[in-house]
Amino acid sequence: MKKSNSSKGDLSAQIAASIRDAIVTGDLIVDERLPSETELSEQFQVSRSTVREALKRLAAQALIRTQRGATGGAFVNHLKYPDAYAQQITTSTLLLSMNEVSIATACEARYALERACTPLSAERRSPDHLATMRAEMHRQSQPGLSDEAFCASDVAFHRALVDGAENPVMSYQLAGAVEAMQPLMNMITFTARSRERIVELHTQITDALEAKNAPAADAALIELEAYTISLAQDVLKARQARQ
Amino acid sequence: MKKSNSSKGDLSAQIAASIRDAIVTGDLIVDERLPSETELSEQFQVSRSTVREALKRLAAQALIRTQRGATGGAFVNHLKYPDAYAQQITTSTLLLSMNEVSIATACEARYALERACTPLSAERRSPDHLATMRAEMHRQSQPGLSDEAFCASDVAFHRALVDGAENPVMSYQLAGAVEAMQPLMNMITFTARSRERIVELHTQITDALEAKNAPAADAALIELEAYTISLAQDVLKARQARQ
DNA sequence: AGACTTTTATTTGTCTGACAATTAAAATTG
DNA sequence: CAATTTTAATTGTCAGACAAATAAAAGTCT
Repeated sequence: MKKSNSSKGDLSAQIAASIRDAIVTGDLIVDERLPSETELSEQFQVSRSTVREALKRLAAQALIRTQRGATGGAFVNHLKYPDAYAQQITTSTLLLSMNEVSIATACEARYALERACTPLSAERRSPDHLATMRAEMHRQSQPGLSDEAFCASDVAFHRALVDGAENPVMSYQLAGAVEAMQPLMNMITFTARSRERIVELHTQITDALEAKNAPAADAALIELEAYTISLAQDVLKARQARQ
Repeated sequence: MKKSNSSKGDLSAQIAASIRDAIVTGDLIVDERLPSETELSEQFQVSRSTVREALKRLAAQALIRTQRGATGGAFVNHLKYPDAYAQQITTSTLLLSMNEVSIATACEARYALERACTPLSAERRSPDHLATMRAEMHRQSQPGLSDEAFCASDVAFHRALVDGAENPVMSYQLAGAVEAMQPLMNMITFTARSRERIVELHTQITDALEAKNAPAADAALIELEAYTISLAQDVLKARQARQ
C-alpha cells in the first residue's frame, strides 16, 4: 500500500489503485483486515470521505467487503465464482450494447467458444446436466411462452452445456459470452416454426452429449449458429424494409 | 432510475444499483449526462456524500465518467474494449489466485478456448499478426531473458494468435483466459531446454497459421498444453520434495 | 460459578455545511 | 470584434457530528 503521489486521477482513485495493487500482488491476503477508515485517512493524509470513496470503488469490484461494529472494518474479499460471473456478465453486456457489435460477430464468438466445451462436456457431463438440458427443452416447447422466457430458457440450456465440461474456469469465461447475447437475442421474434427447429437442434446436441459423441454435438452447434444468424438477418431485413 | 427502497445493502449500494440498472436497460444512453450530485441527492432523498459514494462505485466499473466545471457532471461512459479488457483481466487474475485453481484446470480452459480461435485465425490472420508472432518468438529465443519477460512475451504471442481471428468479441473474452495465467506461469522456471521446446511449438503454430492449416495449429496447441502442464507438475513435485 | 443483562468502545454509514479547483459561458473592456 | 475578466455551475476535498451495528467488557442475579 504505497503512497504513490505520482499517478493521475482523483485522490480517491489513486488510493483505490494503491490498495488494489496491494491486493493483486498479494501484499494483502484474503480475509485480512484493512486499517480502519480513520487510520487510512491518517496514513494517506486525506479526509475520511476520500478514503471512503476509495473503499467504495474497491467494493464495487468485489475486492473488499465491509462490516460495521466493534470488530468490523474492510476485509480483503474472497472473490468467488458467482461474484466474478456477475461482473463478467455486466461488462460483456455493456460492451456488446455499446459498440455496435453485429449479431454475426457476437454469435461467431459465442458458438466458437461453446464448441470448445463440447469435447470436454461429451466426456464429463453428469446426468444432472443432461436432465437440466432436457428440462429446458421441454419448457421451450410449451406454447404460449413469451419470447423473453424462451431466450432465458435458451441461456439456461447453453449454460448447462458449458457446465457439463466440469471446468469452473471455463464456465466463468463463457458466462459473459452466453449471457451477454440475451439482449441481442431478445430482438428476435421467435415463430412457432423457428422454435421447433431450435428445439430440434437442442435435442441433437443433448443426444450427442449423452452418447459421448462430440463431433455430432459440434455439427449441431454449427447448424444452430448458422440458423441463429439467419434469423437475426431476417429481423434486420424486415426492419430495413419498414424504413 | 427507480427509487426502489426494497432491496438490500447500504444506501449508496442501492443507489448505485438503481443507476446501473438504468444504464444497462438503456434508460440512460451513452454520453447522456446524469443529474448533478445535488439534484441526485434530492431525488433519492439522501446526502450528497452518499450519492458520491454511489457514483464512485459506478466509476470503478467504468460505467460513468465525471468531469469538473460548469458543464461538467457524470456521464454514461462509452465502454470501450481496452476498459473491458482491463476489468476482465483484474477479475480473472484474482479469481484464479483466490480459488486454488489448479494449473491443469486453468490450462485446460485456456487452451480449449484458444483452440476455438485457430480455425478463424488460420483463415483471417493478417501479415501483421504473423509478424508479431515471429517477433515474439525471436525475443523468446534470446539468451539472458528473465522468466518474467519470457512469460510476458508468451502472452503477447498468444494474444496475437487470438487477435488473428479478427473477432473483437473473441479477443475480449480470451483476454482474461490468457493474461490471468501469467501469475501461475511465473511460478515456473523455464530452462533453456524448455524454452527451446516452447519456441519450437510456437514456430509450428505460426507456420500452420501462415499455411492456413488449422488442424496443424490445433495439434501444436494440444502439444503445447500438455507440455505446459507437465512443466507445472515438475515445479509442484520439486516443491513437495523440498518439504 | 455461571448465565444473563447492561454498558462501553470501536467501526462503518449517513448527514451537514463549508471551501477549493475546474471549466464553460457570460460580461466587460480595449 | 477580439481579448480579458467575471461569474456561475459542478465536482473534489475537508471537518465535524451523530446514528447504527456489533463485539467485548463489566455488572448483576440466581
